[in-house]
Amino acid sequence: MAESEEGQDTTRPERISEAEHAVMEALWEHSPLTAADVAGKVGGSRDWSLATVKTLLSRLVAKQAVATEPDGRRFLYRPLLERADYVGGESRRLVDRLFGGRAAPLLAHLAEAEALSDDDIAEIEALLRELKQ
Amino acid sequence: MAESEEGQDTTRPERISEAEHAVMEALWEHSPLTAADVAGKVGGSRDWSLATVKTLLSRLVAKQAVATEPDGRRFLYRPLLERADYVGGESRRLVDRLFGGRAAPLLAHLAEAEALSDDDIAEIEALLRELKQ
DNA sequence: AGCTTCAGATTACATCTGTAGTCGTATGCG
DNA sequence: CGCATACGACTACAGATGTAATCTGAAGCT
Repeated sequence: MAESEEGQDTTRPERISEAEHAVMEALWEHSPLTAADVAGKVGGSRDWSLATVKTLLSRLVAKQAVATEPDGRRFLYRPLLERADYVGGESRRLVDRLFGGRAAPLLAHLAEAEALSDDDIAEIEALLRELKQ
Repeated sequence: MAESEEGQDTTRPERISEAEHAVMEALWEHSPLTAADVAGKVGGSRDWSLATVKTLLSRLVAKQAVATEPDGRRFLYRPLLERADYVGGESRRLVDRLFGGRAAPLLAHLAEAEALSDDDIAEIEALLRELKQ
């Protein structure tokens, strides 16, 4: 399944669905975890059966977003994809798709929608100060 | 198809897929348009057949994101969903899902990924100044 | 009046996603 | 040693999505 010739794996990271992302969050928070552990962690927000969580884990392994290591009769799962990379990718996609790649309009939108608290604003100011050095 | 009793339509706006969004962009840029017009406008970036565009338009009509008005033997399509609403919704979803609803971390991420140009930064500063009044 | 043509409506179909259930088997308990 | 279990693997299946092709009927051209 190599795409053309020898050389390192060029396979672009496959997209992770929303349900899969919830599983990733559990693993990012703490890893490695067993399937049952993951089910326990996401069980609160999502009402998934253990089977569902297992399916999602398998798909994530297939997508090479998660690695397994055997632990006796079962697997321990740990993220391969880093949260920062995922978050960065998703953010970029959105900004590209909706704001022509510019971050300012995004911020403007959030501001207009009153999605910015005073704390947010202060934080952003601090960030900008840092950026300007 | 009213969901329970009388009263205004409570139907939550159905989600618009990425392909459908491309069609919406064409209509937001200029409307009303015929299906052929839309195909012409998106034809550049996406390599879609006219049939595909028509399918997407139908789905958007079904989702009540687009309205039709007859124009002789054909339809003119115009957006019902406003771009600002769509963009706001998508942005909010992302911020909620990935940043706990806080905008500052999103900005931080974009900054870290060097997704902020100097212009962006200047613009954001201006925005913040405005917000603080 | 008939034929061509263009439009929307309907149908198609492979993938991806959400959400599980079932199978086969290694294992630990008694 | 045999049986109940707990796992991962495989199978299932409906709805969404991407991407079209075909059907049907109205309109216009000759």
